[in-house]
Amino acid sequence: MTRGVAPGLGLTTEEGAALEAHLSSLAPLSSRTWKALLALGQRRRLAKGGCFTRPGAPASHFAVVLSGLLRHYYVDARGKESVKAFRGPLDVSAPYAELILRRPSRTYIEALTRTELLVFRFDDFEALARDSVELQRLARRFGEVHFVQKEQREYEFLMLSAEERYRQFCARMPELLQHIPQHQVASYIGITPVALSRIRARSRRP
Amino acid sequence: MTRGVAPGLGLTTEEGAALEAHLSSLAPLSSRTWKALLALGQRRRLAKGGCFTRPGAPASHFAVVLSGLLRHYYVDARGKESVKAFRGPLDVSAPYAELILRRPSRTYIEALTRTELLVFRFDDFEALARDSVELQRLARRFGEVHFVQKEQREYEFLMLSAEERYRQFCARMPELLQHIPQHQVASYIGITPVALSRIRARSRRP
DNA sequence: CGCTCGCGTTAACCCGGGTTAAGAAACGCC
DNA sequence: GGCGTTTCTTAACCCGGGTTAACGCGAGCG
Repeated sequence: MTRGVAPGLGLTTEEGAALEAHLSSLAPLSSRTWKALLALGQRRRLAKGGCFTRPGAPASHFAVVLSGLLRHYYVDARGKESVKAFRGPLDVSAPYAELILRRPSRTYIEALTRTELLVFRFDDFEALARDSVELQRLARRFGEVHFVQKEQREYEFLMLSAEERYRQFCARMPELLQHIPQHQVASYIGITPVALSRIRARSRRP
Repeated sequence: MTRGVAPGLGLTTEEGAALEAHLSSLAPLSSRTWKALLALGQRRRLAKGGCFTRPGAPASHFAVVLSGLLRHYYVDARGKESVKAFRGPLDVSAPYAELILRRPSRTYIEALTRTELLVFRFDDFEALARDSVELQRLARRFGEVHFVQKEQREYEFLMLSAEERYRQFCARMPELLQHIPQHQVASYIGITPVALSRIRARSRRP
């Protein structure tokens, strides 16, 4: 593989091109800005089960997933996990709310499989973006897209039954079903693994 | 009352100053940008029960609440209402997700009391903001703040019981309790009025 | 090979909340 | 002031989902 985009990073041309295309779909970047941005990133590998972020740690970085799969989740006082999100290739992964609020993370971000990340210090991004319309627009777009996702989730919790939420999940993220243990899907839609198993049994053969 | 800020709008100096202070807390604006922005707004009065937005209508405007109280809600096929948000003075109210996606609104925004708004055409804002770092930063900040609110709500649905959500609501928005009928609070926290009444009875006298 | 461990399923029991309905209190509206 | 409407409460009944526990299965590993 050639390494033409950003030699220092070891990003392949394919990776770089896909990433640029994906980010450009949010907001276009001049090639100058794009290069400056990319220069801020650092490649990092996460073993299965490894954590990008854990509660208590200061929220200071965000990352683009190059390959692999991450899950974002909370853990309550009794140890119950609640899955907030999954992130795959080209998705941005971060303790986003905590970065915005400049508070310590309260979420785990954990690799479900071996995962490769392109990691950025948030403050580096902020410094680069300070007077850049392009990057402010990108950051704006990014916030908006994530807002829309959370509002969709709010809609589902307010308006749909657990069974309907499960159907939506299957329809919306069919690829994930292959790679994610079922009890984490249950947690994502806000029910227990037992309840999800019943829902599936019900819809398999009545 | 004096009308020194934006004579054409009929905004009082107090209103203008409070609004500017509030928006500046999100992101600072030069007084030039601030004036240009304000000039885009139109005052509008909503009678109790009047709607700023309803499902099916194109999402084209957002508004700042000058006085009064709004509620945002969905209605499903069987007529069940689900309250998404409340908005009071200085809050921005809009079918935000639909503006972002440029889709027709799917939410009602309705006045709970007589309400005064400062209404903006979204496209006017976009045109003004296109090359303005200040306004892109403001819009970014706005998106981020709303994302954080929705994620907090996701946290509450995933991690808290209905009773805990109710306590949080009371703690977080005590002023609203005076002005909002209880069944709308119930809807906001995702339960029925009957269930909320039981929760209150339980905590009143065990 | 046999072990353990994580995962999914099933069953039994319980409880929170949904549903329906009826009645009481508060609030406009004329 | 009278009257309908909206709001809140309470009760009875039902059901979805939580909890606990037992079992089977496949994967990983010593």
